[in-house]
Amino acid sequence: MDEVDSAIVRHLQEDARQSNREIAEKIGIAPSTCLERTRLLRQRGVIRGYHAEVDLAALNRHVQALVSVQVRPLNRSVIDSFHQWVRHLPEVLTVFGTAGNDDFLVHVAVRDIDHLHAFLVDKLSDRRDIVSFRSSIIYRRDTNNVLDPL
Amino acid sequence: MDEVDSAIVRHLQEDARQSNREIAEKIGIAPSTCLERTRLLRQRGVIRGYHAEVDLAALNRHVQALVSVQVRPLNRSVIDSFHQWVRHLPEVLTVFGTAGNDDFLVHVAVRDIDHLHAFLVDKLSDRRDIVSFRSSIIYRRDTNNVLDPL
DNA sequence: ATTGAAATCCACTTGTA
DNA sequence: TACAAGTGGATTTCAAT
Repeated sequence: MDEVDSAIVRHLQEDARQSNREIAEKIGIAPSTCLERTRLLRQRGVIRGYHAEVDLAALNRHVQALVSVQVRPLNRSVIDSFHQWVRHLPEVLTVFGTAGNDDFLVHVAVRDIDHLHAFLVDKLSDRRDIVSFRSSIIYRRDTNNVLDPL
Repeated sequence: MDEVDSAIVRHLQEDARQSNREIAEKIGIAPSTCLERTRLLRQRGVIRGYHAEVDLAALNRHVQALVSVQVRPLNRSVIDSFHQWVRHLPEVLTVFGTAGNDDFLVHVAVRDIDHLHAFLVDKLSDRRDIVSFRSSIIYRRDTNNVLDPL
């Protein structure tokens, strides 16, 4: 991870579909060098993938919420099974397994308030290992798509 | 947003760097059609961008936390200024503006526990509009990179 | 709006230092 | 490890439907 690698990573975070030549020119290296570096970054797992960012409203997901969840008993089997279950629900964007008062924080995006309610009472409430949950509507969200090394 | 558009969006969420021909073939349309559809999706804002996903550990960010923040007084000026300030800090991945007990939830990724502490006491504590904050370490995080319309 | 073909551009491989 | 040149393949444009 030298300066060249960092620059490649930065440019690919900004726009993953720009051409290899373009990135090479911006950095000031040969296109073949840039391509090889990029391949290694991908292979080493520094770059985990390339994804289109989609407008949630265009996917009929006008309401977002953060749902904090407590599960019991607190053992690996319960924690892992809840985590795997919740992360594959179609409403779920991100699952955080956390320390502190809550065991999980789940970021969901649904069609409207009614569907949020349905998600909570029909899906979450059905699980016996969930002790309690509390949800907060999200008014606004901003994500830093390009992160530099610290 | 018909079936073809949805398919394009799905494939680009899965791998934003696969070729246009590849996507066209998987869907069963002409490459030129696929290209035009993709351009329109981008132009209409359905697709907001293409970003490389990077391993946080490779960026020297081994510790993640969720920081819930209360600000006062609760007016637009205070809320907006905090939101804009915090979202541009290098440690911050995502800012959620929420309803409920907490006004903001901030997802941060830092080098280690010491840097988390430094972030909290040196940066957050400096702001007069912050009434209180509470942070939870993140043990695990899973993100759904491909979302279907509801 | 979709397509097929032409032209331009790019990725990938090979060879060399 | 980096670069330069060559080839196969992709993107892009455009005329026609």
